Amino acid sequence: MAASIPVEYAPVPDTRTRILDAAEALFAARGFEATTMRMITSAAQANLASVNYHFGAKESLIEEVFRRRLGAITARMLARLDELERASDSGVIRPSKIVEAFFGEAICAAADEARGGKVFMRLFGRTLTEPNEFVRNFLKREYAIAVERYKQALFRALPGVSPEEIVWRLHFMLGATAHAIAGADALNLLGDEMIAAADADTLYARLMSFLLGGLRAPLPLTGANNVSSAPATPKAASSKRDG
Amino acid sequence: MAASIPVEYAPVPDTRTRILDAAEALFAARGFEATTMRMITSAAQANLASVNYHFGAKESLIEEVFRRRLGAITARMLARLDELERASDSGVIRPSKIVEAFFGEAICAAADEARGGKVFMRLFGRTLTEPNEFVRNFLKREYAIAVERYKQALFRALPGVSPEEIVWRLHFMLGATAHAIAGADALNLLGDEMIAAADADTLYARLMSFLLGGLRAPLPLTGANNVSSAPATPKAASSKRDG
DNA sequence: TCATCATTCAAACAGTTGTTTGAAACCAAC
DNA sequence: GTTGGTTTCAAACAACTGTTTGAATGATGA
Repeated sequence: MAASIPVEYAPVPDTRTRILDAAEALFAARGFEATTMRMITSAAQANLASVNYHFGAKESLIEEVFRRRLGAITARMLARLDELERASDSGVIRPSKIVEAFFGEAICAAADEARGGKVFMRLFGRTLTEPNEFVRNFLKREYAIAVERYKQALFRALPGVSPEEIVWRLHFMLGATAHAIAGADALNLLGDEMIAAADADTLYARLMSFLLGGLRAPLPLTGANNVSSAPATPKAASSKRDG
Repeated sequence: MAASIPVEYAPVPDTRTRILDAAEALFAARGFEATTMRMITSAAQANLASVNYHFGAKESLIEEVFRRRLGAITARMLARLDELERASDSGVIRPSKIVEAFFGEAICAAADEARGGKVFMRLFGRTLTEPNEFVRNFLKREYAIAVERYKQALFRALPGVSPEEIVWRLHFMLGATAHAIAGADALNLLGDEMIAAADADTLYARLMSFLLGGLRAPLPLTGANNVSSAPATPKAASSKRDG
């Protein structure tokens, strides 16, 4: 009678995928060193040896966990930058647009729950301060092209600001973003539950506002202050403004 | 003939101190899990069993590494806030002063090389995203009083801004600061050597400028944007400004 | 049906982990 | 010198680490 009814169901992923999913979640929750092979295979309902069979070694598994997601993210980052450059006649883009594209894409990825976004982004944000040299080098290598292009775009967008200054601000923005993404439910040093319950939309709006405010802040007078004694307020200097 | 000549020399610290110093440096460089007892005792030129003799267990050693520095730092943070509150008649302090006191004190501590500042602060900055639950809880407990007082001061200083909004901005500022302190020579995702060679003075000036810019940024219109599609620029709203 | 391939599995591997032990060494006070 | 308490030391502990092995199982195509 009843032919096969097309019901929406979630087929069990193959072992390789189950291992990647489990590893991703555990790495995000407990870090690389603290996550053992046995935790991973147990969570993935796979045999202990299957990790080494499918990935070779733990380090290769870590690489693959990142590679699976990062490729698409950097690709979209670069695509958005391409689009911005196409849309401008002079090749110069408004700084705010650049920042929105770069960091906004990270938030977008974090919001994309369907692709395991939240879990991965927590992992990613945390990994930015990861001590493990192997992980650091891998991340840097994987991200280098996108970062360099956005950096150069910002240099062109802010001709009046020194590259050194711009890199510093990028550094600060990266820190704020990583912390915002990673720390949503991790360490909440501020002890507030408000932070925990945050959807991607409001996080995006708040973070962008903060980042652009920081980017547009008056340039500091470097070298004139003395940190060790009473710190002086950085005097306002001229700064480029963008729409 | 020659009586004992009073020469400036560095006496070898006792085993307990040597262990704490070595552990601090190793934790900062490699993380808690990746640092073994044997690494610590080897660097401290002490016997393996001496860690357990002096501290009991590894977790207790971690606690003591933090306790040794954090007490003085939070004390100075609270003292500066006291001073600010005494100096104001109304009890309301300028937001910039609050931010300068809170985050500036962290930079000051980082600059205080004599007390092992740089090493500890790198450790501290990294620990803000530390997965280890034990470490997280300990840090939160140790820092709770200072954080709460500064938070309340900011609430009073910005009566026009919702507490939720302020906590978010604090969150972002904390991320930027932690990354700036910890990441000076750690992961340099931006691939720039400029970042590495930074003295505390210029770091302070640049960070403060950025943080205050972010704090003063126009409030975002939350809930109106749609992250998933093309993200919209947060529209400017009114915001309190401080001198 | 058979051979071929990829995958799974229980068991073991050598090495490392944090911790404990009990004797030795040290050091002051008597 | 002897005592008593603190600190150091080499050695061992059980538990756990990532990885390997070789046989069993599964699926695929001829």
